[in-house]
Amino acid sequence: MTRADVNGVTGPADVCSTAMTAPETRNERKERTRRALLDAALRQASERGFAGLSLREIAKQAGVVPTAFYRHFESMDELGVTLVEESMRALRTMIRGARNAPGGSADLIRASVRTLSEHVRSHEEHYWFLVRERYGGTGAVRQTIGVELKLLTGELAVDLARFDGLRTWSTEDLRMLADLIVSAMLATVMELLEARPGSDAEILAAAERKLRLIFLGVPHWRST
Amino acid sequence: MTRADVNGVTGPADVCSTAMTAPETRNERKERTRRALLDAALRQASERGFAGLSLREIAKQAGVVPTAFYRHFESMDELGVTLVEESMRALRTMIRGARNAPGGSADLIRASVRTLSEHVRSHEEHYWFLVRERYGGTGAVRQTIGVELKLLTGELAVDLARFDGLRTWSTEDLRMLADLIVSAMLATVMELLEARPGSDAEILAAAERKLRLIFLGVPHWRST
DNA sequence: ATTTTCAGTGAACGACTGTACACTCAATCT
DNA sequence: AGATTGAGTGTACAGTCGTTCACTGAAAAT
Repeated sequence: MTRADVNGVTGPADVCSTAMTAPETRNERKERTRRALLDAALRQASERGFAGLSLREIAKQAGVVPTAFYRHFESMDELGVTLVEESMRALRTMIRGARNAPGGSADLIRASVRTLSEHVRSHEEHYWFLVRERYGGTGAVRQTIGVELKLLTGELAVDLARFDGLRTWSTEDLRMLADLIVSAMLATVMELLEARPGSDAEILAAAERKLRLIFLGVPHWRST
Repeated sequence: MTRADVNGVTGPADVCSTAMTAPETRNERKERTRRALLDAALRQASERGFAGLSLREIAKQAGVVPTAFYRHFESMDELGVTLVEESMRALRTMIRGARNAPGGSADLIRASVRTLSEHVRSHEEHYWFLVRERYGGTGAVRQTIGVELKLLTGELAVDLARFDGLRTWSTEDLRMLADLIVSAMLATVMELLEARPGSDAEILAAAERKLRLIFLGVPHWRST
């Protein structure tokens, strides 16, 4: 067995196991293996944390011998960087989606929370990875995520400044508000990840109410 | 060298290094070594996470040979359980302190935030451990902390029910409010841990303002 | 048709892990 | 004074880990 069943990633995911194995070009095969390695790594990192990654297990799960790993990544660290970038891109995509979606502020809170939950559900491993490494990680990975999160919080603060009751707020207060919202939503993400998917509705309802409560206070804030 | 300089835990922490090494009873020595092992483990876990603990490094840092570890703990898992219990006890102590401290609600928010920061600063390693394992941990440790945190949130909800504007709130809404407060304070703890100690004042000021904003919304909440 | 390229292979390395066992020797008990 | 206990020691084992190296063989380039 040198070609068949490779990159099957534990399961019957591969089509055409005996018949013609698809006329793949060499680059296509390489890219496919690279993705298999990344997928395996992301799954493992979302379960046991980045520090608990094992090159050998990643390779095994990708259907490849350990040393083949180095044909795609110079070292484990490079894999880590790629993983962080990929997960952050997913997160940014979601934020952008929530920002541009509704237009009318009729029920912006409900729409945003819904966007959040849908994105978390369709990228669970990415979010597990981000949350895990944000708090549990070591050194560079944690800091990178922290910086990026601060950046996103800053963008949120700018967005908030365009709302009716917030136009007169100082940037410092806007930042505080954005911080509060982000930490509440981060806790919501954690709840979603830990809950069995059935109880999404309650979690989202609670998240909505938290945001509503926060914005109830806004008109009565005496800016410093 | 069989006795001198043991349990010094890297540093000039030991008194009487050459002269009479204190008339310690056997149980006292045992307890001292046990503590040295726990301290070393906590420090390492707060830096590299519980999963990154190394029995050999713990023993080395405690000034003891690796196998001596088993005179104090049956396995690494037992050490982990002890660490969780100890850290949770520290956390509960703080919560209780913040609850009983002020009496007059003159500036309860400021007092509570101050209590929080002081306790975090004097138990940094415990808090690092808790935050790390809450999010980054695996299996039993993470779940234990999660359950305990939910319990503390529930207690906070009960406490909140006794305040003026909150007496008519449903338990569900109180729970939501407590959740929001806890997640905001958890984010504050994280900020404190990551910041260099000089910038505590700003972090605490921001934390205060977040709580004030939340409570500004309370009078206008229409309970569901 | 021949040469070149290179993803994937398999053995081997040195360093690390948790744990088991037989040992020493001073504090404690009888 | 003598026997017992038990914290701490040193060696050893089987298992991980990331990484290196020379290799094979089919696809791509000539």
